[in-house]
Amino acid sequence: MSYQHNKIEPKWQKIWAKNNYKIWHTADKSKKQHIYILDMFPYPSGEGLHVGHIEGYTASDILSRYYRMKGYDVLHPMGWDAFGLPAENYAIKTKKNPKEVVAKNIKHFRKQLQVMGFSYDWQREVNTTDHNYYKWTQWIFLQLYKHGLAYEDEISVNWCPSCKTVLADEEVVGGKCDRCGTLVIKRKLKQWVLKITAYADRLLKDLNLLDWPERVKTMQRNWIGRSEGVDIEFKVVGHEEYIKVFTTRTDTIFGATYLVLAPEHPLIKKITSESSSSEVKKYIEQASQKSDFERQAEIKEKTGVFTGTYAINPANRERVPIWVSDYILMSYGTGAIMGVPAHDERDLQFAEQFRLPVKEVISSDGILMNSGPFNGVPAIIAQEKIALYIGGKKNVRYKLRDWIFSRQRYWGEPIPIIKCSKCGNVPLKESELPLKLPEIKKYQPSGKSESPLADILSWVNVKCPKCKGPAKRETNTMPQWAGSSWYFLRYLDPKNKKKLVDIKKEKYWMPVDIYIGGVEHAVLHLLYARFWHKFFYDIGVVSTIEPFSCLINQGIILGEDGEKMSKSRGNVISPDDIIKKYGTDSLRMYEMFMGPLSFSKPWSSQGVIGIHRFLNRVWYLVTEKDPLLGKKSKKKKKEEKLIVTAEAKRKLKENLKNLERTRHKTIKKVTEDLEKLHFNTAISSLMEYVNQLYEVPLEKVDKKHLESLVLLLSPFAPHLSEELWNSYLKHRKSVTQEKWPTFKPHLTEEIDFVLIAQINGKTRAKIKIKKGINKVEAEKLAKSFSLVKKYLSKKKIKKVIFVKDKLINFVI
RNA sequence: GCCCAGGUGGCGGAACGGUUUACGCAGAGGACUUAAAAUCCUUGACUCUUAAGAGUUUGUGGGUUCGAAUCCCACCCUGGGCACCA
Repeated sequence: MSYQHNKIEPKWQKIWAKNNYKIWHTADKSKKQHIYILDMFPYPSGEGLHVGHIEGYTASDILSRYYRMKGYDVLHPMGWDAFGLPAENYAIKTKKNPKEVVAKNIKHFRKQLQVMGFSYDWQREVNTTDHNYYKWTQWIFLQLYKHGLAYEDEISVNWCPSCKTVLADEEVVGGKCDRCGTLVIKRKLKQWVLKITAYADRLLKDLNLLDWPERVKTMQRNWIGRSEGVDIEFKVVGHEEYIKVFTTRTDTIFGATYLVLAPEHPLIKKITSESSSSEVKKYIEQASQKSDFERQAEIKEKTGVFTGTYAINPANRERVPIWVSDYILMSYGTGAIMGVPAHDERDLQFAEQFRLPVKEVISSDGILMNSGPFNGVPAIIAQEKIALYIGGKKNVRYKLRDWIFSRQRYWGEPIPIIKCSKCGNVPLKESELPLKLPEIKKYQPSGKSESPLADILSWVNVKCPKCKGPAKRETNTMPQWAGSSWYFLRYLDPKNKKKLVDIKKEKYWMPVDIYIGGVEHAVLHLLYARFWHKFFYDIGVVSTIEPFSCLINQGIILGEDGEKMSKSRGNVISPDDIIKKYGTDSLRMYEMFMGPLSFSKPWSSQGVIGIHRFLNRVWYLVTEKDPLLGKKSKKKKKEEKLIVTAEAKRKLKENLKNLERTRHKTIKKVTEDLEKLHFNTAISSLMEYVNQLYEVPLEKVDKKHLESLVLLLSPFAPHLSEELWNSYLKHRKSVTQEKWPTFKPHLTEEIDFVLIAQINGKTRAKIKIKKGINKVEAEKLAKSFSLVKKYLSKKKIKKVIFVKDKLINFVI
């Protein structure tokens, strides 16, 4: 029969819950060693926790419990990222208020996390939709505004027709809304924008300081997209104007046979010749109606139109035609390029389409040709020289664009700005924060590029703080990412009414030592949070330049069929079902045993049973209830009695002696594996230990083995461990308040080893012998084995390789 | 197309210059049981062989080495990211 997890687990959850989980409260002072272990806080959806959440949260919980036992001051908090579209859309669908929905979901999530036995310091719980919290989100906005990093701009933005709001570039995936999958269209709107580009260089450079997965760093690097190049001006023939282009390939300028402007380029109107003007106008109109997605779909076929005007290539003084094409983006560089069809694939495609000349200027071995005074110069050297020659200006450009920060939705932080027709934008005073989100009945998005807040006249209409004239509040709200860009700081000081965070506390805890979460936040949350953190550093709110020193992405848990879990596939594993059947401890431990944390791996129902079996074995071992007791046949019992021979006695003695070594080895292995986050192998070594303990009769197992085992197991399976520690091993303290077991290094080493005897690298004999024998002895020993002898006979030994305590290899 | 990660039994994985397949799952055989479940014991890559044994095997092909899953080169495949960014 299985141990009764249904009784044990709720029992201990109740005990831990006493005094608001006092047992996990962080001391927050004085300890020399401290560690901040952080989970990416969840979005409390109606679905509840899924197995993927549990994987990351279990890993961080195990580490937290381990470091507490090691005597560290551990900060391990939890909170809720609850503003944003999912809650609002769900509320609209079910005709409820988002506030109610969120409150209900949070309650459910909190309960589930407590059932998982996660050791959070619940005193520090934060909720991004709580006005005591978003007061500080608004405060941050005011600081950004004051420092010129928040500005309004009339720009072409991504608009989701279904969510009826503007989206940030980061929220558009493959031309579709990241939330609902609707095709995103372009719309020109006045929007609040945060100047993340001012931090582009630092965001890029400081990636090198971080212990993060390489792919996440790569993704951020690509997103920031730095390129060094040169701005070059082309004089327009017959006009005063110059067209500025940006290129990273100045060495190819002698091959520039035309220029192309983005359809939105401001100079087009001025320079287009009369005869071409109607055609150009038509083209621009068409282009403006295309979405980014449509533009991308046309990569294969380039479109464009000639302006009828020419410019002068500053390198060779040749006249080159000026074209307009939507393969050039206004948002990158100068919105204009020099077309070098011989050395750029896209330009070549365009040139072929419109029969423009292709002029090769670099030979296959990278030497310049057809380039006037630069013929014969290697391309790498020519870069610099030509830039000088034509008077180009070095410049660094980024793909990263400023962060569009307003949303036309109800469920978000109100932006603390008042709009006055006389005074323009007037920020609220800090003392006026929080600017509370008004409670309203109608919060469906209007679709009119305004938030539903615009209809609450009593809230919108205010006096201008400056001129006292009539004014209106900003009705757009902040995006979901606002609250999550700084929450990890609020945990340090969640009740502080005067400051976002006390700098002393920040100095003590930051940066986060271990941050665990999914890879889906690689460029959104993680980039925004880094941006804000650097800003906080600049204005003296924090002392650290990066928020998360070590990041770990847990892999995705797939369904049993090896496919991604989804309702439509019907392969979703519900944590609740597993807990009911096998208990929280089995679920936690199975997810850790599946494989390395960062791997994606399929679920196995049988695998959970395997872990459950193991926990049962531990239970019977400690409670001394041999499951076979009373079940053995008379015949077998009689047999066992007879078998107690001298040989068996000797073996038992040896086994008991080996157990002590195994105990030390297991402590070492589990400790080291935990530090490296190798949870799966830590569990394997615990299994090996238990297997060995089962090899001697239960009554002969010393209590210290059981104690070490339970202590080592406790971070993984806390409920079972508490029960065994308390009720069977008779300790008063909670097991997690005990000290982590230690090992003696000399006892982790074996006395014997297996000498591998090889001939030409092939293993021919394995000889168990005491460690420390020398080459001569080993050679003699190996040769005494018949198989080795057989292979060595009549052969000449060229060389003998001997590796101490490992192997001997005869080369013949 | 470019960038990143990875290819080891039937499966998840372990080892990361020295016994390939630890640990677990599934499989086979057995014990207990009226029976089933649970539990326990044995077994466990492939090919040839009655067996002893021999040979092959870490995606493929080369190389370095006494010795390679591990290091180097080329290629193939899978997963993920980016994608007209000048």
